[in-house]
Amino acid sequence: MGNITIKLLAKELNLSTAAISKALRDSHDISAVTKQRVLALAAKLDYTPNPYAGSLRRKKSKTIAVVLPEVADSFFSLAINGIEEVAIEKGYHVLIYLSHENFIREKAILKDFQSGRVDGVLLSISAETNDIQHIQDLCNKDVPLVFFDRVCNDIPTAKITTNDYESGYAATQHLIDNGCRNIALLSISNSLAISNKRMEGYQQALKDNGIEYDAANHLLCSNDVLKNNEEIKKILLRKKRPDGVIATVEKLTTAIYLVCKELQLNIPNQIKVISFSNQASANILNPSLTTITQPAFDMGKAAASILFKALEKKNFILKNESLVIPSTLTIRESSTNS
Amino acid sequence: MGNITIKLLAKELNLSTAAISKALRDSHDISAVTKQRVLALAAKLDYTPNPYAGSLRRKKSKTIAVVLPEVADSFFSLAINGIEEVAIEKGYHVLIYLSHENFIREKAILKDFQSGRVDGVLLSISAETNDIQHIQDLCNKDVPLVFFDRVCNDIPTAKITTNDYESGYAATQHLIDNGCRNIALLSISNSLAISNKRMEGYQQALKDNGIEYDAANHLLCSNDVLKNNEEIKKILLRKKRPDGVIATVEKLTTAIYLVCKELQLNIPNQIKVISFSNQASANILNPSLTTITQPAFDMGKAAASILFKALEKKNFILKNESLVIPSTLTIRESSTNS
DNA sequence: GTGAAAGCGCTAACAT
DNA sequence: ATGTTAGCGCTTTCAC
Repeated sequence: MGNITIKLLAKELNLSTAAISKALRDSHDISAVTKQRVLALAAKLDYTPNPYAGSLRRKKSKTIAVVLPEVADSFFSLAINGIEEVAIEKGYHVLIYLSHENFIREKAILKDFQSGRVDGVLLSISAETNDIQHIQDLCNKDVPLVFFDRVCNDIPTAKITTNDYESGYAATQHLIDNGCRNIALLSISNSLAISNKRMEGYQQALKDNGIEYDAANHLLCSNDVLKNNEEIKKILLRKKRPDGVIATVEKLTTAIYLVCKELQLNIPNQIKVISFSNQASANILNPSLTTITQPAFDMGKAAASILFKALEKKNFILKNESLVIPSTLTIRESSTNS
Repeated sequence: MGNITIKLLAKELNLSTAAISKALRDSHDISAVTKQRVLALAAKLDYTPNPYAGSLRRKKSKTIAVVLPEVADSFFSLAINGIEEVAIEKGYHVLIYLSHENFIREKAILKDFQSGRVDGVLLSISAETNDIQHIQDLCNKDVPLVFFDRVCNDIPTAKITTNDYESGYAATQHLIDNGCRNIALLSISNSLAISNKRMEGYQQALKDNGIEYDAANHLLCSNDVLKNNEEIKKILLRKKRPDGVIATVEKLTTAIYLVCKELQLNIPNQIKVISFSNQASANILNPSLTTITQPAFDMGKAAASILFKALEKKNFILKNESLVIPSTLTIRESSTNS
């Protein structure tokens, strides 16, 4: 660790450490001359303040944590970009933690934040998270927390989401408009709010169009790629085979396309597909993929901005408010009649 | 920040802070009974040690930094997963910094690491980085550094790369084997070692097949998507139009596919395409994409492992060694005759 | 305008 | 086996 300290500068210049500290922070009660001398020496010796000494003294770390379920996913990658952009601007550092959709790990991660390691937390909960005690505990320690995307409604704090219900509805309506009557929905959880809302939008659209909801059309996917493929295949081999599929999460797209290829089902003629996805490649898939695109970057940016607003004013309490940034439906070949 | 400290535990149990500290760290010179009492109270009061106090005292932060050019890219996303996996296992924290391919920002980021904020650094340099003084400076402060993917050969430390030369060669040879004689190469830098090596492999393959290298076939792409599209279009509109294209970086794939569509060039009949890419969707593109796939996850994991080896033993010096993990060529429709 | 002193929470010598 | 003491590097009253 760095060896050149404020004490050393002080000795060198025959000043007190207090004077140095103040000069470096451009305090008003240090003369311009002294400031110059200090700054000059600091520059010359390449002085770098020890962040942990400051953190200890001031009780703030200038660091935030971002807890994500995973990162091999365009949505979270893009969100990180948004978050980091704001953090850099504010002079903060970003610790990244991955829960890997694992509740135990998420608990351990949040527990660590009770130590004062970070000034605030951006959280997108894991698919396994039902119990929210660990999040409550964090809030009870007054660590500012902002949810994004995968929020937890029972915790009263700021939440950035996209319009999941409307998106689920729009996706379903779009397929119906294109002739589908038997639409499968692939989701990753039946406890996550995002999953439920998309599901509700789906069900409402069915209802509004006089189509009965069939539970057999709902597939709960796991982290096990092979198993998912099998399950999707099973659904597509049913005698009452779906004529449309909605993937509520990006990574299931590949599975659907591959299973269709294997079963020699033509997209979109025999089955129409729409995915919640941020993949840049949607446009060049075979066939090109109709998507619900979430504003990932903007959601990350918004979440970070709200958190920093809380961090900057003292005694700023995060309200139980919800910012909804809409997703966009981009219609391509996979869902339309050729 | 947390208010329950060792001092408080000490008072509560009529012990010294030293005893508490030792008991918590399971030191040998504390009696089993006392340990129990301490642990019990700590658990009861939900004591969480202040990491910065420890860092200040011990002069180590239990944190590493990962500096990446960007993260909206499958390669770096996957690498983060590999890194994080090892870090968690070792009880370390991971600070993520994005240079956004910007030299100035990279310099500022590395500068901060001279403060003792992190115990070690994993670095993949920006495309703009020519001057390496900032990296030298970091090394001179004895901050352990491991490069991965985008390495800097002039800095004597551990480097994890993939076989870029061979991959460039293999990609080129593959296209030649499939009838191409006029192959364009799209790269992102002419200073990065990865770019140069891929380029050298390309040139050597041409040479070995008696094809003359044409500088007009080499396109240096930028961060500007629109401009790249224009440049690619220009190349594909040349009278001596290429019959093959190698994208040395994932994000250029979309551009190539879209330009070909716009120009009504059939892939692979009129032009063959191969990309360096980790996209899961390569398989379901139209047509499916032949790729050179880099071992992103394993490279991240290997880089982190080597760094932690250095961090764990004291006085362990990172040698100027190179670990090369090979990429794999996956042949699909975009490069083969139908 | 500058300095002395206390202390953030923890650990590590060195007592006892 | 436990306590005392000093100090990591910095900031912040409060004197002068």
